[in-house]
Amino acid sequence: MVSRVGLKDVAEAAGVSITTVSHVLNETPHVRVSPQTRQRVQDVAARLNYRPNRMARGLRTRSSGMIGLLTEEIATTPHAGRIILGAQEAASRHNLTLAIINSALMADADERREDVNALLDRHVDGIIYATVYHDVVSPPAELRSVPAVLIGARDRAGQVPSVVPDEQQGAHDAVLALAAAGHRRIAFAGNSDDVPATRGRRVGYLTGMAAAGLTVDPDLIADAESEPLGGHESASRLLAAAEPPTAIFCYNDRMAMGVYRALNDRGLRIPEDLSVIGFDDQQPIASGLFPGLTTVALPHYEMGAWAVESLAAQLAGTPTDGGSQPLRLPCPLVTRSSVAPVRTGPPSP
Amino acid sequence: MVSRVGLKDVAEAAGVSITTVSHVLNETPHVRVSPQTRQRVQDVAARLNYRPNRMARGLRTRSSGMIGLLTEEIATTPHAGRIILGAQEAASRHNLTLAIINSALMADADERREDVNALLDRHVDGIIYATVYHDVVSPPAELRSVPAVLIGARDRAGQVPSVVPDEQQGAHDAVLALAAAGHRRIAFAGNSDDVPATRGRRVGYLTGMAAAGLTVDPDLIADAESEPLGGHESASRLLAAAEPPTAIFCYNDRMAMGVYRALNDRGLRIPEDLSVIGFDDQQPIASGLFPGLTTVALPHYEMGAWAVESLAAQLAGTPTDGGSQPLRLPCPLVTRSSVAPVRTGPPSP
DNA sequence: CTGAAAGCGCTTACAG
DNA sequence: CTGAAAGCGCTTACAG
Repeated sequence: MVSRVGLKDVAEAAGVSITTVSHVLNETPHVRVSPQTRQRVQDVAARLNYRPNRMARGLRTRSSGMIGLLTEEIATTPHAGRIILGAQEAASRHNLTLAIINSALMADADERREDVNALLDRHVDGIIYATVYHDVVSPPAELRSVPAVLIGARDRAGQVPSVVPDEQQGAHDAVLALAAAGHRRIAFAGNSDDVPATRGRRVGYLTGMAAAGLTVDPDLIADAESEPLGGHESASRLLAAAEPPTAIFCYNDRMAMGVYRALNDRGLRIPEDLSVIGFDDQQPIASGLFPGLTTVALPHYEMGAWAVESLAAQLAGTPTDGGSQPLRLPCPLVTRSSVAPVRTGPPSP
Repeated sequence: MVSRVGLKDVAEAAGVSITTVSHVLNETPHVRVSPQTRQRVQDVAARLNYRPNRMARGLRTRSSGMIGLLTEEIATTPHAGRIILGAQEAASRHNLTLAIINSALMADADERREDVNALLDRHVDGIIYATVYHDVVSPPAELRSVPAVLIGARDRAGQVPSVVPDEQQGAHDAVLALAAAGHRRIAFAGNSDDVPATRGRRVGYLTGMAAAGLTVDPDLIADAESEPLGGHESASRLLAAAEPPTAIFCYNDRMAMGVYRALNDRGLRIPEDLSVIGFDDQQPIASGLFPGLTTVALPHYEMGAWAVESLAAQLAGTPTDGGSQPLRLPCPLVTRSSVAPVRTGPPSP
C-alpha cells in the first residue's frame, strides 16, 4: 500500500532498462547517460512519485541508512531530549534515520551488549552511545563493529571518538562575568558528587578566579547536595560567613533554586543585594525563577549533531582521529536577570 | 563485519536445506519438522550465533519491524521524553524498533507530509503521531497508508485511534483530595490558554467541588498566564479576597512555583497555612520545591506504551475501533508534602 | 551510452 | 517430513 512503484515501473514508462534508471537516479559516478535519457528518466520518476525501497537497497549495499542512538535514561534526564533533537536534525540532513534504544542507567554489561546487538541486527550504519555524567566508559566490544561515537564520556580504550561539554570553560566564563560586574567576593555553591561535572566546574571556578586576579577564600566554597535543598544549605552557610559573598556561582540550576529561596527567606533581593549564576540552563527553573536565572548552558543539541556529523564523515570514508581525547564543546553563558554590578557604598535599607 | 552467518551457513552446518532452517527458526505454523532435525538446527543456529538479516526478511515480507514516531518538538516539551521511553520499551517487548522524527510544532502541512513520507520510505509498519496540547488535529492523509495512532489529540476525521490524558479526572481528584483534608475554600489558579488542558482541568475543578458538596466562589478562581509569574499573580489576587482560600489548586506546576513564591513573600507557610496542589508533575519543580509539591501526573509513559501496543495489535490483525473517541488515560495524584488538613481554630501567630 | 544478468538473505507456495 | 526454486527491489560488475 505504500510506494507501489518500483524501478521497473519507471524503466518501462521511460522506455529504458532499470540499470539506466538506477544510474541516473543515483547519479552513479563515471557513468555517462545522454542528457535526453537522463531528463526523461527523471521526469518519469517524478511523475510516478517513485520512491526507492530502502530495504532492497540496503540488502544489496549492506547499508541501511540508519543510525542507532543508544541513550541512558531517555526520560529521567532533562537533557536527552536535546541530544536526540540535535542528532535527529543532523540525521535528516544526511538522509539518515535515527533508531532509538533506551538503555537503563544501571544496566549491566550483558544488557548493554544486547542493546548494541539489537541495533546491529538492524544493520545500523553507525552507533551513537550516549551516556550522562561519566568520566570514562567501557562500551561493549560489539560497538566497534560499525563506526561509533560516544557522547558524554571518554572511551576507556581510547578507540571510540567522543564529545563532552567543556564544563571547566563554562564555569570559568561564569566567574569572569561576575568579576566583570565588579564582584570580588564570589562564592561557589558546589558539590562533591563523583561526576566529571563536579570536577570541571570546580576547576573552572578556580581558574576563573585566578584569571580575574581574585583570591579564593575557602569560606566562600560551600559544598552540598546538588539539589534545591543543598543549594539552600550552601547559601545559608555562605551568608553566615564573617565576610559574606556578593555573588554566588552555583554548581547547577537546581542548587540555584535553593539559593534563591534562602535569599528570599532572608529578605535579600536578587540581583540588587546578591548576584547568582547557575549551570545547566535547566528548564523550567532557569527562566521560571524570579528574576530569570543567568546560567551556563550545556551543548546537548550540538553534541547530538556532532555525533551524527562525525558518523557521517566516517561513513563517507573521512578518517577520524580515534578519540584519544574527547572533543570539548563550549558551554555558553545565557544571560538573564540575576547578575548586577556589585553594590558600592553602604547597603540599602 | 556484522553478522556474517546466514541461513545458508546454518543449513550447511546442520546438513539441511535453508527452507527447513527458516521453518524451524520461525516456527512456521502447520509445518512439521522431526524433533531431531528441529533440535539440531536450533543448536547449530545458537552455536553459530545466527542473527537473521532483517532487511532481507523485510524485503520479502514487506514489513520492516519498525515503528515510526513522529513527535512535535522532542526537545521543548518536558514530556516527550517519557512518551518516547514508554513507546521504546513497548517496542522492545514486541521486537520492534522505534525510528524517530521530529516535526516542528509550527510546521506546515507540507512539511508534516514530508515527515510522514520519510517514515513511509523506511517502510515502517506503523506510525505514532504524537502532538502536544491539541484538541483536534488533521494529520496528512499519507498517515493512513499504514496502521497509525495519535497521541495527545483527536483525529478530526475520526479515523485514527487516539489517546489523551484525562485532565478532567485528574483535576477532579485533586480537588477531592483537598476536600478530604477538610478544605472548603478551595481556589483555582487557572488560565485561559486555548488548549484542551485548560478546559479539562477547569471542568474537573468544578465537578470536583460539586462532588465534594462545595459551592464555587467566583472570587476563588483567578486566571493568569500559565507560568510562574502568572501563578504569583493569581495567588496575590486570591489572597487579597475578602475571604481567602485555605487551599489552591493550580493549573500547572509552573504556576504552583509562582504560588509558592507569593506565599513565601507573605510569610505564609505551606502546608501549615495553605495547601497547594499542582498539575503535570513537572521536574525539577515538583520535587524541587520546598515542601515537595503534591501534584497530578500526566500519563506520558503510558500513552507511549499504549500507542505501540495498539499498533502491535493492529499489525497482528486485531481490529481496533477507529478512534471515534480518544481513549482517556488516568492522571494519578502524586502525593508529596504540600497538603495538610485545614487548620481549625484561630490562625497561628 | 545502454542493458542483461547475478546476487544481497530471506520467505513461501509447491512438489515430492 | 524435507527441499528446489522463485522472487522481494534494488546495485553493480560486465559486456556490447
